[in-house]
Amino acid sequence: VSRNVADTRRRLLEVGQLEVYLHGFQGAALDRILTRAGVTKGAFFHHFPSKTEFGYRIVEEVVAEKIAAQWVRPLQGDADPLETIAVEFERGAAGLRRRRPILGCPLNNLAQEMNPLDDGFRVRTLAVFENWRRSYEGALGRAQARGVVRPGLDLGDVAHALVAQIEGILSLARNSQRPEDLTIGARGLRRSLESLRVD
Amino acid sequence: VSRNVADTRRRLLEVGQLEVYLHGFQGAALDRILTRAGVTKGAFFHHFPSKTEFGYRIVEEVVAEKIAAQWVRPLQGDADPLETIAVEFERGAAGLRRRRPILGCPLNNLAQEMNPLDDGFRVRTLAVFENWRRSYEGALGRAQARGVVRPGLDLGDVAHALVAQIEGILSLARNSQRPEDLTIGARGLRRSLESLRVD
Amino acid sequence: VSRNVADTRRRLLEVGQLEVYLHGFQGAALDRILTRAGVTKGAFFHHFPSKTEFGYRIVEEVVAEKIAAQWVRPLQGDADPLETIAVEFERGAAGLRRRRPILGCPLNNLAQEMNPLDDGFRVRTLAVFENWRRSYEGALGRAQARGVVRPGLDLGDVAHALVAQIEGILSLARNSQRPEDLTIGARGLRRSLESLRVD
Amino acid sequence: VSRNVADTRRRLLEVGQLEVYLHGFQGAALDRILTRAGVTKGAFFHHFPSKTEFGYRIVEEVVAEKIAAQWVRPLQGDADPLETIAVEFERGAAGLRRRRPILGCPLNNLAQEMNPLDDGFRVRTLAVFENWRRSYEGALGRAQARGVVRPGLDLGDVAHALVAQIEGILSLARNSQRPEDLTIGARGLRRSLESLRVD
DNA sequence: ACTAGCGGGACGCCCCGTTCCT
DNA sequence: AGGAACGGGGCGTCCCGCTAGT
Repeated sequence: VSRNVADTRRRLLEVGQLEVYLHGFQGAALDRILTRAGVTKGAFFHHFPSKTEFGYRIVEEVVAEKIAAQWVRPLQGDADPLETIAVEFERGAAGLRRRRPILGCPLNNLAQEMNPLDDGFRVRTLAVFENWRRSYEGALGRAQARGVVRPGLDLGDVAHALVAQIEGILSLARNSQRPEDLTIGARGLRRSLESLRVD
Repeated sequence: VSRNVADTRRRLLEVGQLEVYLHGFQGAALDRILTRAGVTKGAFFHHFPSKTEFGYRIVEEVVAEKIAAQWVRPLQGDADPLETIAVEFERGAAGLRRRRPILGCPLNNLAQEMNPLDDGFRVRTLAVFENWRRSYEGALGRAQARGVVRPGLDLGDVAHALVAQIEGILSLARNSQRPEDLTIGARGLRRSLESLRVD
Repeated sequence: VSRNVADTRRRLLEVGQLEVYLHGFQGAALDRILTRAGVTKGAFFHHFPSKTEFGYRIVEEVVAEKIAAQWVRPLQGDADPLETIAVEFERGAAGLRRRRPILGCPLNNLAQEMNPLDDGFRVRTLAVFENWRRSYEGALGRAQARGVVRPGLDLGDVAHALVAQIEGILSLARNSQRPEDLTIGARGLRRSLESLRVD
Repeated sequence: VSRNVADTRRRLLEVGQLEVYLHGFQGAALDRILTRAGVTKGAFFHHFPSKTEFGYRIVEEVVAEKIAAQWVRPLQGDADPLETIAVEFERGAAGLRRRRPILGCPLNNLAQEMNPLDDGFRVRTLAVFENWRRSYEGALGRAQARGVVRPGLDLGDVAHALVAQIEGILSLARNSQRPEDLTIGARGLRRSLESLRVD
């Protein structure tokens, strides 16, 4: 048994995120997490004071990173954001299709379940969503300045709509468990993105 | 307290739907439902063989009806569907804004939670979603024939995208608990709808 | 398995009182009580909402009755209370001696442990103590009127002192686990009682 | 924070005694003791092999000293023991009244809880009680020799009765949490003491 | 035929005293 | 001496049968 501190903590967070992704936060059983992570209850409660705080750390340290890696960092350069967003969606969709069941967006799933019940989750997931939305707004603004995106758009609204559309598509795919709904959704997202481009 | 059999069953379903809407299916406690409905456990299990089957009946008899009332039936006439959808969304958003917390779409919430875990929920919620999507597809087709909607669109894709956008907007509002996100989303939905109209 | 309601409840209370008598309230394990009573957790929590409320019912329904049977009811007639108290103490001491460990007074044990921590226990045990003390005060008053007990005594103080002495003796015997301390204590109690008698 | 080894040990014992006084031995949490003492778990188990042995040391090194200071040493001179005991009781009662909740006698509390369960506590607390009782017996004997205390008394019985009365009064006060019960008890104790004096 | 509610038992999270590696 | 890891047990909750009675 490893006694490496950071390892145990990290393993718990990653196994926990997967459990929550699969069963929801309330449905996630600590016992299952512990078995899967090969960690005992004592170790868990040494690192985290409660299941709820553990959930907060999952948002802050695991889910936030996943969102940043998929939706924020690819837009940091000056590549065409409209194309980048579409490509990243398709890359993500390909990942989702690869395993059953289709699980959708870990951030949205968790937020849907817990935000109306618990403010701690609400403020943490909201920070991640805002980071995402602002990164879209910023990238679209820079592209607008370069003459790629049409002028005269409220980019805050546009960024919100894109995030909404992406989350909506992933929701419907999770609901239907049909891979083709990801493909249909990708086409719809591209249409929305292209409608923003200067002709 | 009514002794009418159908009444008891109906009351259970409606109280149950509200409980599930508030706490999720796994988080919904039978005891709370029974207390609120003024029904005993014996009566419950006389009407429904298990909590899971009870959940199925909630989808089939309560949630399906709510979706039909809000999104399907308003499109059955020959009014402009683009306007009708926008108006119905705004009417629904006004209802959501009225109470805290903002709870979003009962169908999507339940499907998000249960569909990856249980096929019984998946097939039932999927039928409701398909009914919704097909009603959009049909109404848009009729409007296209009347020259209201642009030709050359894949209406199946468009209907899917509209449902996705609506569910995405409601998700984000549930997540953020900010009423203004409903307003922002309504503007975004109108923009999407108007982009379908012949110029 | 019996499904007699009153039986199950009564058995739980009696087994629970014994457990608390042996291990204290905090040290009493519900699982041990359940095993010994042959009752499952579901049944327990059907009858009592929590361990704490269960403890309250033990005080009200079991301990109060034991105190009344030993210290209150024997004084209800017009026999000489000084002799009656001494005799009842000796009868009780004989019972305590019969089993190891020597456990002392169930009321005092529980009150000692819980009263500073929980007002619910405090008010309930206090009511039992007050009933006891007042019954002594009343019986001594009637005996005073008959010329058995010396005049000029504050009978409230005297009753308090007798209860204190009894509880003190039982405490010391529980502490030492020496049966002879009950005998020594009985002699001391008789001396105190006789000092109240008219010469 | 002192790095002195004896200091750490002493601080643990004193904080531990207070914790046990407040919550009982079984209810005393090591984590709370450690936090309050500013000591780590490693250090604790370096000084004491287990919680139980720690409890034994609390009895031997802290509680025994408190009892000696209040009840034994004041009687070592040749002052009137009847008066001295009454005065010391009143001094102690004044201390108890000062803080809420009223906590009673640390020795008796601990003995009540643990003696029937664990012989290690029994023998150690019993030694303290015996020391107390013998000091009363000795002081009363010397006072008897000086003609202050009535002849013809079994001083072993009397000493036992006095300790019992004191512990009984403190028990009742802890149970009721009423400061006036200390005052009533003090009057009762004085009456018992004066009944021992030569007229 | 239907209601009433007791009883069953598995599992949930959390906390505890203790061990052992550093 | 420091602190991560250990694992068993605590109470409470849950969904669900099943017996009795109306």
